[in-house]
Amino acid sequence: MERTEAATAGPPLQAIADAVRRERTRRDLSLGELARRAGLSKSTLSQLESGAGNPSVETLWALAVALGVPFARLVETPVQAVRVLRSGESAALTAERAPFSSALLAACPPGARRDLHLVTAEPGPAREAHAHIPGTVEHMLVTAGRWLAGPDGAEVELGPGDYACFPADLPHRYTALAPGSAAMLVMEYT
Amino acid sequence: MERTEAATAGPPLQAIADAVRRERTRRDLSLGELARRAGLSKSTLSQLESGAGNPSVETLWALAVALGVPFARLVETPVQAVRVLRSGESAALTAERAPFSSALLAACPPGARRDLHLVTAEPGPAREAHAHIPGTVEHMLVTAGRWLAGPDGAEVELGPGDYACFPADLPHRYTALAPGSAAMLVMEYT
DNA sequence: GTGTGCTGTTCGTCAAGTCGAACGGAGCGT
DNA sequence: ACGCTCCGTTCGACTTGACGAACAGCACAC
Repeated sequence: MERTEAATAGPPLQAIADAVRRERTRRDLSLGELARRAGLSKSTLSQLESGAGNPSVETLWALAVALGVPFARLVETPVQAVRVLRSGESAALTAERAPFSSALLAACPPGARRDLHLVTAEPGPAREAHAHIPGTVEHMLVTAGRWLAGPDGAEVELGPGDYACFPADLPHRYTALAPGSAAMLVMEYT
Repeated sequence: MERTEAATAGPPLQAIADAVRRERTRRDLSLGELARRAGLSKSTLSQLESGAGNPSVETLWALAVALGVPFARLVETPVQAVRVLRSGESAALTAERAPFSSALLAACPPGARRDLHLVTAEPGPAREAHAHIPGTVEHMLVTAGRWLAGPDGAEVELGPGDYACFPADLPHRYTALAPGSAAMLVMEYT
C-alpha cells in the first residue's frame, strides 16, 4: 500500500484539491473564510482547490490546522486493491552491491503497529476471516506451498517467495493449495 | 494525536529535514544520489536537509518516492539475545481448527515501526551491516536457500521457514550459503 | 431599479523555491 | 607531490507559488 502510494507517478494534486474542498464544505466554510482562518489569500486557496498549483508544506499545513485535521489526511490516496510482488520482481526495485539485493516491501505508516504471524495450512476448506477494524492491512509472504488468499472476490494465487498485501477491513480468506503450505503474515493496524 | 499535530503552531520544517536525512542515511544513500533518484538538484535537497526552505508537495513527494516511504512519514514530528524459531516448532505455540494454524511470532512493541524488506543473495562475501540506531531489532524469515545471519559472533544458520530475531544496534552480518537465497527482513525501530 | 454583502474566480506583482554550476574538502590510487 | 572521484555546500539566474485587488455572479433589502 505504502509502496503503491510512493510509487505513484506524481503527487496527487487533484486528490489534495478534492480533500481540501471536501473538508471545507463539510464544515460549511466558505473559501474566503477558510483562507482567512488559515492566513492565506483567497486566490491561493482557489487555485489549490481547482487542482492547479503545487502548494508548499507551509501552505498545506496552515490549511490542515485551520481545518483541524491531521496533515496526512490531506495527502491521502484512496485505498486500492491487492498488491502482489512476484518472487524475483523485487530485484528491479533496488540493487546494491552484489551478491546482495534488498527491496523495501512496505514501509511502516506512522502510528501503525505490525504483528508478525507464521501461518501454516493443509489443503482443505478456506479459512474465512472476518473484516477487521478499519485501517487494518495484511501482508503475506509465502515460504512454502501454494496459497490462494485475499479479499473475497479478489484472491490471488501465491507461491514461495511471493508477496502480497491487501486491506483486511473487508472479509477475506486463505486457502492452502498444497500440503505443508506456510507463510509469514504481518497484521498491520492503526 | 490528530489534534496535537494539527494544533502545532507551524510546519515542522526541521523535523522534515531530520526525517529526510534520517531515511536517507538509513539507506546509505548520498545526498547527491538521492537527489538524482528523486529528480531534484543537490542544492534543493541540501537546503531542505539543513532545515532552510519550505518544500513544495511535488518536491517532498519525489523524495518519498525515491526513499520508498509513505509521504506522511516525512511530515511527522516525531535488546536481547538472538531468538530462533525453527520451521515447524511454531505449531506448538498455538493451534486453531485444522487444517489451519497460526502463531504470533512477535507482537509490535508500542511506538515501534516495522519496515518490511525482501532480501536476496548469492553465496559469497557476507553483507556487513553497521550498527543501527539503538533499539533497532531485525526479524528474519527465510523463504529460500540457507543463510548465516545474526550479530557478529552470534550468527545462526537458517533454512526455509526458519525465523530469527536479534538486536540490530550492534554490528551484524548476513551470508548466503546457497544459491538463490531469499528472506523477508523486518526492520523494527523506535 | 440601486446598494450591499457574500460567493469564487482571474489578473499583475513580488517573494521564494528550484535549478545548474562552481566551490572547498575528503578519500584513494598512482 | 599529483590526478581523479565523490562528498556536501554556496552562489546567481530562472521559474513558480503566494499575495492583493479587481472582477463577474448571485441573493437579498430597500
